[in-house]
Amino acid sequence: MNIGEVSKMAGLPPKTIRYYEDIGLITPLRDTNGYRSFRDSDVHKLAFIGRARALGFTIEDCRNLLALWDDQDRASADVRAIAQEHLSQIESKIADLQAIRDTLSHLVRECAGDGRPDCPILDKLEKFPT
Amino acid sequence: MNIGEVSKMAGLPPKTIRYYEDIGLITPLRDTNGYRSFRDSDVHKLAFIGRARALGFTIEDCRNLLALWDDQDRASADVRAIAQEHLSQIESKIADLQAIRDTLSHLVRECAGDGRPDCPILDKLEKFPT
DNA sequence: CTTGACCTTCCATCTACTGGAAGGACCATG
DNA sequence: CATGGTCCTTCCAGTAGATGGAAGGTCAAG
Repeated sequence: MNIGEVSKMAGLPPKTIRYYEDIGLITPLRDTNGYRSFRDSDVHKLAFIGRARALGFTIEDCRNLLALWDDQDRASADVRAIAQEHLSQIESKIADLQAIRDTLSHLVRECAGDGRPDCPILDKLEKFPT
Repeated sequence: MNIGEVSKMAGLPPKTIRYYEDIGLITPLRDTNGYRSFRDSDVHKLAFIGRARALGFTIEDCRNLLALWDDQDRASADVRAIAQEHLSQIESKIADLQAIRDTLSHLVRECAGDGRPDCPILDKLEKFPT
């Protein structure tokens, strides 16, 4: 299978697939003409990576998850640890963003948003102790 | 004022301050020995940038906000537009992360997390239609 | 006079791609 | 057989926002 077809099947741009090969996530075969020749297992892996990335796992997470995926004897605890750690990070990021949103939406509500120069948003950025 | 002192006052690493000069956010003076010589207004700006960055504004946002900050005749609507746009982005990011968190926490709850190889997390990554 | 803390510049690295140029390969049509 | 269009290849550069480190100049204290 050539990269274009794989791209459609896995839902990833060709550039991204080549990049994943560069960093060693997949190792497709090569045809005599130099074209990459993807096996079903490559496509399967790429789809796996795509889903993991969509859930916000880093590339390194993906590498580890793929290794565990390949390992029939893996302990589910190992996978869970990665997912749990990632989940914690997401939760803390959500909390951070919520705090930011609260501050910002407060400021936006306070700002007249008209032609006058008075602006509580700039005031806050100027004076608020970090 | 030298960069070290400014660093402490503005709460930004020296590297970051030099970077902000590189990209033209600030333009400190220079002493005869080549050291950067920061005015109060530079420190003030840096603190402003630090706060805006902490609220997740991009560098380009910061550039625009600084320009508006310097402009005594600005309309508060201009500032509000930037903040409002940023707020929308944050809200959409929060929504994305919450969806991811829900999926992930569901998976983590389902996973036994013991020594057995069965793992619903990998199953999902393998089979779930993106 | 030396030590150590500062300061300088420059170059490389990080994440996860993405864009584009230059050129080879393949297939259908005239 | 030439031509055009679409695919494929590699390589280089750039994105955001810093950060790390090397090599070297400066300054103040003891």
